[in-house]
Amino acid sequence: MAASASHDNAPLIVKLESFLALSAEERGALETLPMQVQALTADQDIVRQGDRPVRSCLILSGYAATYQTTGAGKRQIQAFHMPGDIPDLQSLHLKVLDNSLATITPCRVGFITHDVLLDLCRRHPRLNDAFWRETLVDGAIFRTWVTNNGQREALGRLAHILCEWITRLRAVGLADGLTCELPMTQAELADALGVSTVHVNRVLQELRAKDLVTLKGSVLTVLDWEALKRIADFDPAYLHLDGDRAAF
Amino acid sequence: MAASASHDNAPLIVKLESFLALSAEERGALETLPMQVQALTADQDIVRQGDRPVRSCLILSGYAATYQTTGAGKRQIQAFHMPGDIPDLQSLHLKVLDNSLATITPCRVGFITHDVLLDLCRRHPRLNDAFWRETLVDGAIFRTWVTNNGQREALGRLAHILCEWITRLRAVGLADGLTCELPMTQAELADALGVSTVHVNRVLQELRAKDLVTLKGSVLTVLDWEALKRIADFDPAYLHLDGDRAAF
DNA sequence: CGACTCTTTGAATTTTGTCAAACTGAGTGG
DNA sequence: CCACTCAGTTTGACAAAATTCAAAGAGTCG
Repeated sequence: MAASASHDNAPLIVKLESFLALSAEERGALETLPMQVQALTADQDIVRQGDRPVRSCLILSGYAATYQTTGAGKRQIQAFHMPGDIPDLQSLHLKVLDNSLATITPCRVGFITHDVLLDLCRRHPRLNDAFWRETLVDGAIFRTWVTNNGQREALGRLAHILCEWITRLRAVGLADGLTCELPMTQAELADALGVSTVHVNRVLQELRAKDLVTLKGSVLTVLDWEALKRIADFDPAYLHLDGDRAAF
Repeated sequence: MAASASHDNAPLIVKLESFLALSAEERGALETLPMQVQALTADQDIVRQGDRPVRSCLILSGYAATYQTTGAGKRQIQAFHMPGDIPDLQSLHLKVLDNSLATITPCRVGFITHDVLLDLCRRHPRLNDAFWRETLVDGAIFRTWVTNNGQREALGRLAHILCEWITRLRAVGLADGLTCELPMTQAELADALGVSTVHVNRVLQELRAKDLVTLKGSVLTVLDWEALKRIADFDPAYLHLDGDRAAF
């Protein structure tokens, strides 16, 4: 049940090390972080709006999404998550969750109690700052989604989210050149972009017709990165990938 | 030039005390926080996208906005700020700014260097957590804007931002019942909501026609809070106003 | 008063949504 | 191995929401 294998949270350590040289103690503390590992199927809620969780969730493998539901029954996806992410880290200091978190593919996740995290932050101030920083990058991504969904038409909007997705995957070593997994359905992309499913389909075909991307099954390949970036008006600065993995 | 008057950063202390009982030392540290106070005119940039600031900005009086500009020359306002806010607190841990910050009315602001803030966080772990929490609430607001702008039509969208605005003002004691200042122009609201100025005007008139609000000059009065809340589908949970000031 | 910016209005256009149905492809069970 | 199912994708026609453009009022401040 309880586990603390170093290979399990490797994606998190990779992420932290990209902007912070971990000391032996810091690395050791992270590698032996007690967490409860659990295997989840696709389309399963992990935590829900209104919950008061006592632990946060580290994604070890698979993909997930943060979402909110409106009174009218519509769903907005606010973020997509990948291995190494802690999608509900904010619950460490915000008691009541204002959004839900669900898997979009089968996932292995590690639950780490807030007690453990707070203790880790107290003992290792640089890890405190690193976790804080992680939540700040999340905030920067939310901000950019506001801009993306507010100011760009559907075509640029979709292109932007594709640019962001592959860039983030590359940063944790999960993309192969200009090819990566794209686990979300068109309906999920629609709920993230604030457009209808039908319209996502139309603009996706426009991207294909312009020979910018291919998307077969759940495999995305970018055929012309510079052109896609231009249409998306994509500037990766907001992802704050200070390290070597920033460059394309 | 350098100042540290207790009345200056009172709004910040009010905000922190709403969810944290400050000790004498913590309060003292905050009240004597060395900051450089500056008076700014309206529509003036405070910091810009791409900057690498060595200080953050506490709003003492007046109103400001965070924004991003797209390659197509469009502007998305990502947040409105009021006294007590530290709109660029994230620059404490994110080196390069991914957005700009500008006044929308004349403002008095206090600049606090990152050195000073980091030292304060080191000496007072509870203040570290409180500042972290502040940035998490900012993140929750960004998320909710994604939902608001993505899933609601213009009428609900405008209603929602009005509900949020007056609720936040009440929380820092800057609203008088259901009346408050609304310093932004319709063009600024448009850039925040991701709609055209003309359309903001039209839906605003719809809110007036339904006798939900009045807006004369820059004074907003909510005539029917429950009805406005319903149209906005507004649930203030995401503002995380744990204290007494949460209730309407 | 005059020079602003900000708000308001109307008409034509564009983008996007809705609805309904057909198609595709990956399992599943007979 | 072949229907069958089911989720996901694609298509077309029509409707609704919002944009654009252009111009006219209203307020505010020197």
